[in-house]
Amino acid sequence: MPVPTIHDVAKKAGVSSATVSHVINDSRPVAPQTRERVFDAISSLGYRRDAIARSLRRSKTGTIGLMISDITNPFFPDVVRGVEDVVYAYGQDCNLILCNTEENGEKERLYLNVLLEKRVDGIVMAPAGGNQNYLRELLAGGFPVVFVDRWIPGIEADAVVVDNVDASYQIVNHLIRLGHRRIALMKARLDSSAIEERVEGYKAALAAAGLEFDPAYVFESHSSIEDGRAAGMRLLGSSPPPTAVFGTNNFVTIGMMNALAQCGLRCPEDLAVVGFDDFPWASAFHPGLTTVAQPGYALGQTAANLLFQRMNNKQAGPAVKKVLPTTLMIRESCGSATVKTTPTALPNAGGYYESLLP
Amino acid sequence: MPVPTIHDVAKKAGVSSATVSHVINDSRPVAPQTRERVFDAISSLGYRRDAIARSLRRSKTGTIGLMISDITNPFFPDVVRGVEDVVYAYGQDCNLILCNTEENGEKERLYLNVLLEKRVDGIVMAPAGGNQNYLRELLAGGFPVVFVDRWIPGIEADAVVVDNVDASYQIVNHLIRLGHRRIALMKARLDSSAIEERVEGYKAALAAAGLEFDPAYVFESHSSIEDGRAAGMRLLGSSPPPTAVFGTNNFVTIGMMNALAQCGLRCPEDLAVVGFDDFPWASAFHPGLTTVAQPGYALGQTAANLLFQRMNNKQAGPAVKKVLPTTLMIRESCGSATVKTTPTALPNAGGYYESLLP
DNA sequence: TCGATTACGGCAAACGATTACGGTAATCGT
DNA sequence: ACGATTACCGTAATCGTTTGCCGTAATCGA
Repeated sequence: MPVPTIHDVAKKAGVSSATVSHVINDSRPVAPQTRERVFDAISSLGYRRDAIARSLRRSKTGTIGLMISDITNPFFPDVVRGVEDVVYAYGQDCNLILCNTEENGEKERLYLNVLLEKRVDGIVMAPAGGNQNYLRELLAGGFPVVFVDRWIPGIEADAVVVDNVDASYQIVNHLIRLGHRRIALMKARLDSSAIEERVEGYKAALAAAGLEFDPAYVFESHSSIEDGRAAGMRLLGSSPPPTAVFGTNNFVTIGMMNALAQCGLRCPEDLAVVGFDDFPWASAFHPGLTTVAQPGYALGQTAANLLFQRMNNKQAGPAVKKVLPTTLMIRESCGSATVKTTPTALPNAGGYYESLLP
Repeated sequence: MPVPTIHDVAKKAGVSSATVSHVINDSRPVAPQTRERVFDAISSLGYRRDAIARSLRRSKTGTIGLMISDITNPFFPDVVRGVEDVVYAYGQDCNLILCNTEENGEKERLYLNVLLEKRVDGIVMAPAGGNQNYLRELLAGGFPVVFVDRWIPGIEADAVVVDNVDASYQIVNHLIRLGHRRIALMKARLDSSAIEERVEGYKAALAAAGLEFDPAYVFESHSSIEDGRAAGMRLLGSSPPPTAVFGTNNFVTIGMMNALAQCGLRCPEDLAVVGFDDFPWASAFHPGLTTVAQPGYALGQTAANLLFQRMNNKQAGPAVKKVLPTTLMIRESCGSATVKTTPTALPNAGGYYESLLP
């Protein structure tokens, strides 16, 4: 007998398997001596209950799926951690299956299918773009899903996100108020609602300041450090060169910094840089990168909480969308108002950096 | 009928459930027309096979457990990614359950138990310290486990690691060859084999250079940025202050950098810093941090491959230990030979920085 | 002493797949 | 036209639990 079953335990303890089951999950009163005998049998046999059989019977696995694009993107570890912590707190025998979709719609569909086959109790996901009819019908079936970090425009589902357009507006506006006029954009090529919103915020800030949006100033690249660097090189070679740049993404921002280093240029003296997503290092080096920080951990936490709520109250209420606040981390990477162009009248004047303006 | 079973499909297609099963996993020849009808029934009912029932019957879940200390530690995302990629490549319906043990032996034991209850097919883990009899008997039972990043001295199991003592030796030696004599150590307080080995490498480098190991120069702290910063403050307040410091860990190294920034001191002018673990930012800012880089992705990959090997050839061969190479990333955070103390005769002379020495 | 609770605990039917085993019909060779 | 293959496919056992339904014995109150 390689691995003992509940029946073996029952036989050894001289009771029925039903009783063993009931003492294990104390689902009904059992006489103390009986309990004792069962426990003895369990530990002497080294019995461990089989969660598979258990799940089959109870139709509930105690497993939730987590689909993100890439754990290697420094934005995600925090949200994963947030999710995991509430899952763990929820039940000690509840845990999560991690999937990296790589922004690949096909891979996402595949993984989603596996998760459903494995009968996860719910899913939190950062959806990749593309045509998601399967998602739509999944949701329609009432399966608990909550989106995190992004959402799909046409799909009704709980979502926990960040106000990307406002955040981008704020940070680009910060640049503008420092006097910058030629502000470039490093756009990560992702099929993600988040990126589009950031572009939108960028445009809005420009428009509000009476600046014209110039397509020649958006440098698009794949979402990777290496491609970001290449795009950064293109940016540095353009003329007239921008005086500032907004990276829509960790990867492209880092790539930009690398391009600067490669050209022997300095930040912020030669180019002001701001990025999206904060990270622990940001303040430890020079220049400290000015970024807008997303509450990654809280995003994960909130999403998981929402999911459990959905899973428990089977009520199919309307989708709730939570927007968590971002915070502007002002550091050194855009210096102060040392831009060479003469600033003209500024909208939204007054505030933090007002005193630095000419 | 909320979710259709294989029997519903069978009925609809006018065949037996066995046949349906066989067309799904094509485990035996089925007449083309029959297949056709089965597929039609499947798609018209929206049937999706139940991996739980399947696992129960086949006693194999297609799930592997991954236990690490903290996904938030920038070292781990790469290894997780490495593991996931080979798991995915192995079988498209195979995936992994992620557990953060937080270096907590109790949590580790708990999670391990859940994983075993869930009948994962194997486990790759970065074991926390402490008394692990349960691990010992698990291994004795022949359950496939491979260690990654660390191992437990007394336990016979496959492991994929890095030569921590050599790596530390190299990087401390680098400091020594630049002329540093008062070299401090930031020691992350972790019950991990890795940290102890790094300390060992540090001592070895000192000894090889004829330098005395001074306990007053080891600054211990919890493995967190904040505690690292506090320890860094203590270090900066000591006298005579060290001219260089080796951070055994991402967290404490960053903490150290923060402490420097807080005191308005510069690196490398006021203090040379080297760290363990590389990260994408390291070269993008100033000073570029000199580190020893671990091959995180390869560690994960190799571990997962080893695991699958173990899982397939049920042979219980002797434990294999793989040691992957680290690489010294020399950047700017320890400057060149600008140390104020006069260097004396150096062992291991000759090499990369030889020309920089007086 | 009797009847009604109460407290325990057993039996057996699910759960939804896989698969060993055996049966039937079609095909073939002669 | 008949026996032997061959090609398909169905029956039922099995995996290890959970749980509804009952039965028995003990306890209690009157």
